[in-house]
Amino acid sequence: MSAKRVLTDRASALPALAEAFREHGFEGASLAILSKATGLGKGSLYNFFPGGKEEMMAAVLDNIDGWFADAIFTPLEQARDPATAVNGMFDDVTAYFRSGQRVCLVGALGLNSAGSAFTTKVKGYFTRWIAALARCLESGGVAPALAANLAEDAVSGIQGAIVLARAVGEEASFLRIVARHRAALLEALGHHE
Amino acid sequence: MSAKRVLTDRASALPALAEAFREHGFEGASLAILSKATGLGKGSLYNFFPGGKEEMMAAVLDNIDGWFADAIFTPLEQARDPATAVNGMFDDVTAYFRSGQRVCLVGALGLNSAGSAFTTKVKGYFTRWIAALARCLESGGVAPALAANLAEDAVSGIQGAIVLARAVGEEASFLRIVARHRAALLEALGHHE
DNA sequence: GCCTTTGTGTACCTATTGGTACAATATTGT
DNA sequence: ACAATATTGTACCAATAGGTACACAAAGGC
Repeated sequence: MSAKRVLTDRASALPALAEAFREHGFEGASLAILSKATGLGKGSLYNFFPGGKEEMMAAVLDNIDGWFADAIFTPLEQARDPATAVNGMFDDVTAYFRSGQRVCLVGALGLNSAGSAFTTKVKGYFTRWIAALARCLESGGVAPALAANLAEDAVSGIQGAIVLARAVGEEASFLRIVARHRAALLEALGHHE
Repeated sequence: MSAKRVLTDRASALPALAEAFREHGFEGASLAILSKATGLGKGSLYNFFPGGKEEMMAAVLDNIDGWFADAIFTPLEQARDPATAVNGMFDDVTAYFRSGQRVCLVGALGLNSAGSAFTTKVKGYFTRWIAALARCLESGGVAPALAANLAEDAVSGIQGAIVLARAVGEEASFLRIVARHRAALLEALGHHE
């Protein structure tokens, strides 16, 4: 049962690691911070993640990607009712990003050179999100070209809303911006159902 | 003439400092990096910026804010022709952010806790940008509430476009997203001229 | 030409960085 | 119970972090 145990503890450390990376960035999250955040000593940390910080971040990214795949991407891709799926996406995303107060780790990684080791994962996350949303819109009768534009606008718009909401320090701006994106997608779906 | 000399050299170091901070973030930009980027030794750096990295970043932010005030905010606020001013803003912003490949230092600062010392400047930058754009739209006949929404969408949308364009590594997505924001603003102006 | 101010390189400081080694301690299957 | 394995804390390491001190070099003004 040892292998399972390792996986379990490693997995249970991921949320704390993710929050620490979100808060301080990849470079700013020192081992001392990560140790305090997880409650694990350096020995345990390097036992679970022999590759050090880089492996920790990689595991965190995989974890995030898995969550989004289950909660966001797959529901969009297999939506029976596109409007309901779009509404669900916005609800989940708003909760996940804590109304814009919580940084999107994947997006933030792309901004500085510290995240250059993870470009493939970062790129995949965004392309899959946009593709899933576009497919959902298409399945609701939206023309492919328009669907691609709307999906790109929505996903990048959510990222921008996070940046702005954190910059001005108010959730309200995130909620306003995201609500307008939601309305735009629903309106596009409404015209073709 | 010494005072002028100091100011001159200090100012001439700001672009290189800004690029280094953009590239590596505040924490990631070590003094060694900053020294190499500016061509100045540690002695000179601390002569010009006795407050260390924090003062360097503060000076860089003031410099950026000054540039935006001159090139973006003021033209928007005093626009004689709103549509021309909006077009000018998008042209200048696209050039400044290098079609989304160049990070917005102000936006990035708001994302991690390292930038918490600069929250006032970060917040001021965004609120002034949005207010200037909204005023420009209003002066073109757009209703105040709509103008505020459109301005918020455009500014946050530009930030999101930078995040996405860097994440997927292609300028094209930045250009597409920004073009749609430009069109939305021009259309709103067009309906009221 | 001198004297003060401004600029610069180098040496140095302590604290912390990411990472390793390893002994001690659970925990495990058998 | 016992041997193997997994986990953990501690000590340690070289490298680098940001920052200071200071001797020295330009460059002024007069």
